[in-house]
Parts: sequence; C-alpha cells; structure tokens
Amino acid sequence: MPLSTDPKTNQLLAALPDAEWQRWLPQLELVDLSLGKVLYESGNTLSHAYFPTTAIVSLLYVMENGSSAEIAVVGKEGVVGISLFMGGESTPSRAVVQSAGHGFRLKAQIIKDEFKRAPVMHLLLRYTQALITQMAQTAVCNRHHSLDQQLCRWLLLSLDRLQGNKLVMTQELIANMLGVRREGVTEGALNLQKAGLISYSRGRITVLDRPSLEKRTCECYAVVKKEYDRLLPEKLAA
Amino acid sequence: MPLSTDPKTNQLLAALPDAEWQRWLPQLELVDLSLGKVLYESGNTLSHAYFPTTAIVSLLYVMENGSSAEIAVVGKEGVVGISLFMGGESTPSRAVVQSAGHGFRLKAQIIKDEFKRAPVMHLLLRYTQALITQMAQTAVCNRHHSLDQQLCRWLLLSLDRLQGNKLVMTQELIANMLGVRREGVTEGALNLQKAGLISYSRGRITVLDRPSLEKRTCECYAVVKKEYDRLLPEKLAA
DNA sequence: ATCCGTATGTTCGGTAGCGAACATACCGGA
DNA sequence: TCCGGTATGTTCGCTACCGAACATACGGAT
Repeated sequence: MPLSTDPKTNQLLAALPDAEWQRWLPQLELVDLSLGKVLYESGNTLSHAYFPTTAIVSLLYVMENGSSAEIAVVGKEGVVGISLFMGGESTPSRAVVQSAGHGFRLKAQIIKDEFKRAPVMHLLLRYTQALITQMAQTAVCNRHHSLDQQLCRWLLLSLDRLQGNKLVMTQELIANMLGVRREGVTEGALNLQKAGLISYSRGRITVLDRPSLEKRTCECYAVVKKEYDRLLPEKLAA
Repeated sequence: MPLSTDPKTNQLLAALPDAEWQRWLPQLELVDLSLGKVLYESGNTLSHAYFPTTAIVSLLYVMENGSSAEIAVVGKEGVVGISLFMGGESTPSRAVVQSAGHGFRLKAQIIKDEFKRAPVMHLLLRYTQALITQMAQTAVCNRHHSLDQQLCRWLLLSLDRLQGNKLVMTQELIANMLGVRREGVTEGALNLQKAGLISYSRGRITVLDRPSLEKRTCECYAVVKKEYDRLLPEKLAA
C-alpha cells in the first residue's frame, strides 16, 4: 500500500530511471498540500515543481472578471509546474490544491538543470508551451464568452498566423472550428460587417478595422498573443 | 519579404541554432498544403512534422457524433506534430489545413532522432502530452456537453487521481472548477444522488456506482483516461 | 448570358444554463 | 444544547444558442 510519505506513490517519480532517482531523491522535500493552497500564481516564476502523492491540484484559468475554469487536474500521476521544463518559466494559469494531501517538491533550479543539456529541444518546448496556452484559453473561452467575442478572437488569431488582412474562409468552416452552428457565425459576421470591422463575400474575409476587432474580443486573444510573443519573440535567443 | 518557399518564413525553423539548421536543411521538403488536407488523423502515427509557412492548420477534436471543435491553430509560428517530440507518437486530435498555402516537412524519424539523447525528459514529455490531451478535451467538453455529463467526467477524473471512492469537495468548489454556477452543480448532484450513483453531505462525496457514472458521462472521460493509460502505463519503460 | 452550386441570410420554437434572491438544514463549537 | 456559519436546495425571468427548415444571391463554368 503506497503511503503519502513514499515518493514513489507519485507515478512519475516511481517511473524515474535509476540514475535520475538517485540524483533526485536527496533533493525531494515532503510537503503538506492543504486545501486551497496556491502552488503558483498566474504569471509568477515557479520556485518548485510539485509531485502530488495524495493531493489533487487544479490548474485554473482566472478571467479578468474573476470567473474561472479548470483546465486540468493533477494528482499522483503527474507534476505541477511543467513550464519549468518547457522553458517558459511561468504560465498564465494558477495552481490550487483542490483536495488536501501530501506531495513532494523539487527546487526549480534542479529541474531546470536536468534539461539544460538539450539545445534544440528548448525551442520546441517553448513553442509547445505557447500552444498549450492557446488550448487552455480555448477551453476557458468556450465556457465563458459569447460567440461574437469568440469570432473576433478567432479572426485575430488566424490573421496573426498569416500575412496581410485577408482570410479565405467560409462561415461554415469557421463554425466547425469554433464548434458552433453556421447560422451563429453568420449572425456574428453580420454584426461585424455592419459595424464596419470586416467585409466579406463568399469565403473571402477582409479585416478593415483591426483595432476595433481587438477591442471587441474577449481577453483570451491578448492572453494567447502575449504568451506567444513572450515565448517565441521574433529574435529568439537560440 | 518572406517567401513561402523560404523555410525561414516559419519562425521555428528561422530560430533554429545553426548546427541544427545545417542538419535539418537538406531534409526539409517543401509541401503544398491545400485546403482541407488532413495532415494527421486522430490516433494515427505521424509520418512527418509540418512547419507551415503560408498555410494555417487547425488542430481539431472530433466527437463521436461528428461534431467538432478546434483546440488550437498553427501557422508560420509553429509546427504540426508535437507528439513526435513529446514521445507519444500520436494524439487523439486531427490536423486539417484551414487556409491553403505552403510549408515544409521533416520525416518523423529525423525529429525523433533529435530527441533521442535526453533520457529523463521522455518521461516528463509523455506526461505533458497526456496533460495536453486533458486540456484539449476540456475545451471540447465545455463546448458540447451538458453540465450533468461534465460533472460525471469531473468526478471520475478526480477519483482517478486519488485512491478510494470518496472526495472531500463542496459543490461550490466543483462549480468553480467547471466554470459554472453552484446551483447547476447542485442540480446535477441531486440527479446523480436520486439515481443512486453518489451520495454526499456537506462537502463529502461518496461514489456508490462507478460503472453507471462512466455510462452517464460523455466520451471525454474515456478519451483522457485512455491517453493517460497509453502514455503513462503503470510499468513505464524507462 | 445563363445556370447551378454553394455561400450567406432569416425565421421559429425549444432549452440549457445564467443571475439574483431567497429558503432550508446540517455540523461543529461555545 | 443552542447558535451561527456554511453547505445545499428552490424558484423566476432571461438570453444565447441550438436544430431545423427554408429563402436569397453571388459568381464561376459552360
């Protein structure tokens, strides 16, 4: 029977190759994870990575208006603080203990040292973290924001991934992407057209007033954009 | 002005350290990414990683009933096929070209070889992929499933991350996690209690009939569970 | 110049979940 | 044993979005 004080109750620690296990064991610190404890706050640099044994930790996205959505749960199968080895140092999410228990933690520097040896990987891992942010924000946006706002977000994100201010994209396709009905997209697009922000015809969309689009969308766009810019600046320090 | 036939239009390729750039360049294959082209299908092993230059690719989760939701977009800033270096080989998502254009691809084996050198990382990256699946599925679930189903999913995911069949958790907290009103959770919990699947009182929930809970939830639970089991089996080949 | 496929627009009833306000009832501590 | 705080239950009107069915109209191909 695994005890909460046995690091190997955590399945990741249990699965460590022997060499790493030997290196890490003396550094592992048993911690009490009491209900509501915040392991890291949105945007903060992490001091430790946490390996829960008997606790559950929620990864939360908190909106500007305070409403929130869980984007993932971490328990004895995982680790809290993936940004430490993803290379991004922080994430726009918050980690909160959702069910009290124990776990082990490892100083941030130790985790980071472990990953220092791989050069290319850093680049791709940083990108991965940006992608993960986008996914998480999508989940939150699906929960909390209107179709109109999501449409703006989607247009902006798509524009950022191309050059220019035109998109070749039918409303039907956009609806599939957003997971809504085509009619809903028609309505949203009409609103934007009436407001003079975009114009479109048979699958060709032109963005006429990007600043207004950015004003109209929810915060989700900015969060994602900011993370991409942070993690993947134009001039990447290789 | 970046051309679609210049690999460095893709920002990840542009940011490669020189050594890797020299190694990869001869292997990069220019490909035409036409609208609707499927770069990989849910669950399939990837043959290539794709670095778009002028195309946009959507990562889609497709539900059993055919409805779908985009969980992320990839354009010139990124790469399609992160599971290749995450170690999971495949994902339960589909990648579809959403805006025609060009890109470069690299054979799967080449990407994998690049990452062969790092032992511990494999473990954590596999875990990360499982976590990503959970996030993506959360986004889809938020969009398409009823609060009742999401509640079942949430209970099951939480149980999997602890031992036993009890949870210490108020409905208020669950509501925060799911990003819904507490009243909605109350209603859902009542339904489950009436049906004899759970019992609860003042923050203590006991699951009485787990199989029925699994029948009642949406497919999202199974998808996530399966990915965790696949990527992190009890006996991990280190 | 016309035709047809496909993209877009419109309407209608139905419903899940929201926001707000309030009612009950359990449990632990004084 | 009683009290107070907190957890749970209930109601009401409202709105965004759904599903379905149908109307219009653009624009490329012949």
